[in-house]
Formats: sequence, C-alpha cells, structure tokens
Amino acid sequence: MKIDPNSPDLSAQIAKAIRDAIMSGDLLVGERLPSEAELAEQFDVSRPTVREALKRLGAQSLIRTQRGATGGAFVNRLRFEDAYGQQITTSTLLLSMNDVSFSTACEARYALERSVAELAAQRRTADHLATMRAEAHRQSQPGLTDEAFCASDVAFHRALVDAAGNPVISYQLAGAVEAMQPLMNMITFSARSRETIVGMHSQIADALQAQDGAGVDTHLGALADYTLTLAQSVMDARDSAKASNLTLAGAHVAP
Amino acid sequence: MKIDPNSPDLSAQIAKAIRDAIMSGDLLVGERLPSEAELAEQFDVSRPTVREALKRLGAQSLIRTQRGATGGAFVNRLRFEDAYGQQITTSTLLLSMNDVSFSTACEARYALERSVAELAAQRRTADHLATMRAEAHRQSQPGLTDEAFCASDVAFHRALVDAAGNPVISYQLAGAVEAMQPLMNMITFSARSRETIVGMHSQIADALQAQDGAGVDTHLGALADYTLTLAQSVMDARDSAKASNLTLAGAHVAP
DNA sequence: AATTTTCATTTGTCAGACAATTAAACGTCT
DNA sequence: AGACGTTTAATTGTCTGACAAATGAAAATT
Repeated sequence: MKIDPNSPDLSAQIAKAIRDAIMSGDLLVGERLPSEAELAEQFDVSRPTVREALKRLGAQSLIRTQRGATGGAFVNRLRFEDAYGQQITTSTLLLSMNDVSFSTACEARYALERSVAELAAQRRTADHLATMRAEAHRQSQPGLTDEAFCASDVAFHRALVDAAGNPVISYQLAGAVEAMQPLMNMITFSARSRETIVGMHSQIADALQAQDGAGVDTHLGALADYTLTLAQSVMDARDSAKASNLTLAGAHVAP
Repeated sequence: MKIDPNSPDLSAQIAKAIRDAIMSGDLLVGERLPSEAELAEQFDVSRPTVREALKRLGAQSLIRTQRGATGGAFVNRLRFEDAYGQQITTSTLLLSMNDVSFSTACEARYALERSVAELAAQRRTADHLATMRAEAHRQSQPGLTDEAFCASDVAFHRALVDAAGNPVISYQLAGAVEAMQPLMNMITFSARSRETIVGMHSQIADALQAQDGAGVDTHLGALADYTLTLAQSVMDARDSAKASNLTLAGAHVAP
C-alpha cells in the first residue's frame, strides 16, 4: 500500500498499511516485520515516524517488539485475555463520555447476559458453581465496602458468563459487565438491598446447578428489574436535591 | 504517577499514566494536555518518547491532536461510531488468530443476537423494518456474489440489532455480527440455501413487524441452526478432501 | 474599523548519534 | 572435538537538535 507523503499523518498511514497487511493475511502470526530501518526505507520516511506507527500497532496489541540481534517487531497472536482489558477500557469510557443513562447500560448488560442462561446451564462445571457460591457468600459478609461488594458482584457474573464455555461470548460480555462497575460504584447499598441481591444470586446459582436455563433467565430478569429500581431510587434522591440524571458522566474508576 | 526511567518501555508507561488520568477523571473530555515539550520536561524524557506515548493514546482514540498556536493534544470524546471500527477489527482478529471454530463463533453471535429480540420487537420503527425488507429483497436477487450476499446479511442483522434502540447493545453486537463476515465469506451459498435464508429473514421481519418478540427469537434460533448445518456440510466436504477443521484461521477480509 | 502582515506556539518530520540487549560467530582452552 | 568465554553485528530504545507546516494572536497598515 502506498502512502501520501504530503499528508501530516504519515505514521497513521503506515500503521494502517501494516494493519491491513495483518488483517488480509499478508503478514501471519509470529512473522517478523522488517526492521525499523528497513521500513523507513521502504516507506521513504524517517525511523521516528516508523516507530510512531509501530507504537500505534503495539497499543492495539497487533505487534510486539523485541530487542537484540534477532529482535524486531512480530505479529502478535491477539489473545482473548489481552483483548478483555481494551474492551473494558473502551466500554467504560464510552459509557462515561456519552452520558449513557444507568437504565440504558443496565438494560444492555442484562439483556446480553440473559442470552447465556441456557448455554451456561447446560455446561456449567463445579468450578463455576463454586466461584459463584463463594462470591455470593462474600457478598453476605457485613463490613464489606461498596467497592468490594461491586467487585464481587462482577466476579459472580463473570463466572456465570464463563460457564457458557464460549470464549467469544466471554469476551463480548466482559465489556458489558465490567463497564457497569464504575456506575454501580455510585450506588450505596443498604444492608437490606444487599440481602436481596445475594438472595437473587443464590437463586441464580441454584437454577444453574439444576441446569435450569429458564430459571437462570427468570432470576436474571428479576435481578435486572431490582437493580433498575434501586438505581431509580438513588436517582430520585439526587433529583430532590439537585436536578441531574444518573449517568456515568461523573463516574470514574476508583483510584 | 511516577515512571521508572530504567525500564525500556518509557512511552508505554507515560501512555498508561495519561490513560489513567483520563479514566479517573483527572483529565476531562476536551481538556488540553500539556504540550509535547512540557510533557517531556514533566516526565523527564525526550520529545520523541512523549510523541510515541501520544500516538499510542491516539491509536485508541483517547486523544486527538491539532497543530498550530492553540493546538496540542486534547482528550477525545470517544464516540460509539469510533469504537465500532476497533471492536470489529479486534473481534475479527481474535477469531482468525485463535482458531475459533465456526460453530463457536456462530453460537456466540446468535446467542447474543437473540437477546435483543424482545427489545427490538417492542421498539422497531418503520425505518428498521424498511431496511430489513430491502436487504432481504436484495438477497433474493440472482447474480449476487457471495460477498455481496454476506454484506447484505450483515446489514440485515445490524438493522435488527439497532431496532432495539440501545446504543450499548448495538456497540457490543457490532463486533459479534461483523466479525462473522470473513467466516461466512468462506461459504459458497447455493441458490437453494440462499432461498432458505431469505425466507427466514422474511419471517424474522414479519415477527418484528408484529412486535412478536418470541417469534423473532424462535426464527433467529432456526436461522442459527440452519447456518450451523450449512457450515457443517461445507466442513464435511473439506474433510473428505483434506483433514482440516473449519476455523477462521485461514479466513481474511476481502482485499 | 477592516484588512494584511508578522510572529510566536505547537505539532509533524527528519537526521544522526549513542546505549542496551541479544544471539550468532569466533577463539580459546581442555 | 567439545565446552566455554569473548567479540561482534544487528536491532530496538532513547536522546539531541533541527526545520517545515499549520494556526491563531498580535501588530502594522490602509
């Protein structure tokens, strides 16, 4: 692919050219790219420009670099674990930067999560159930901070999603589930509401253990409704003090 | 945040520091970062190193840069449209680089897509229905290439997903739906199989028009089963010639 | 007052240099 | 010959300094 040397985004063009080569299969996983000096010559640019292009690709985990005699830039095998982090970062920022309402985010999360109910019920292992039971138990401990409660909630739901045994689903839902956490962190849970949530979690785990997909779906739906109600009451309390919708605009990750 | 000047990944550390500042809300959308020279002084590194860090952030659409007197790097409002592209790129590469089987990807796609059936049925507008009808009609035209058929298929399903009227769901599903396209492109559709698919699409559109969420779900399930069957037959045909599973390992985007 | 010119600031790019790392090639000793 | 240390070449990581291009603000001019 040719680049336009008069455009002031040479490194972006070069990054795109290499990215396209990876996507099209011209560059295979593990293959070594030409050295920075060679790339600079090929694209007729300087080495810093090439390096900026490579850093762009590195930020997307498309390549990794290695120093030394046999070093260079190599096409990286994109792993699900690597992609999780990016997916969560992007999802979180999308919610907070676009004034997505709690109800919209919550609706998306539970709608997507309910889609795994049947598969998870069929395939759940003892491990998944043990994790879910352990997290539910942790959530019932008094003295747990709201942040820790939310983190445990995320762990519970991730175990449920992973129980479906489909890495593609786990990846897609990681963003939806984890991106909700900063939003959930804005809610202070009363002891009573925690009790209700833990009870629902137990029902979900029970249904999953019984391999009752419809039951998992039903209880997830109930949890979705309850979460929305809870958020609504928080929102009403804020509205009475000051007119403001509960969005993620002011929500940020814990320091 | 401090950085370790002895580690050979200064630009990655600086990018992380700035990224964390954005995620935590220390840097707000639209806010201008210090100039490259100032950042270089703050982090005690050279300007090229700062630039590499900024390019990393630019690759994730976290910042945008502007030349000139009042220019600089600004925290970018991450838009859903911007994130779609990255999501699709990442999803596509994940499938092709991890030997994800057609059945796994297909299962994920339809499981997630079925989760919008109820919402889409409730909220679909005339626009969504018109798009779906138009795409179904296009798919019935003879002489359509396999690539064009698949592209139309994607457009049909995106309209269905968008009908749910939830941008978070649309974003999450963009990856799942579009990433399947290179895989679907490996299948040659017979006139008969195209006819079957178009028929199912019509049934889905009918159910959506009637706001029958359960019907949409049922027909999507049938389409999922049929697609799997179709892929299975392609796989069997290949296996008879040469032992190889049908994965996305050899699938790539059209040139 | 409006318009043009100048200027300072900032990013984009380049050239050259050196340090750090790494593996291969080479020599040396047993 | 083989094991072990040394040198060397290749490559990325970083720095310094420089200039071009764009851009808005300030200054000068009409």
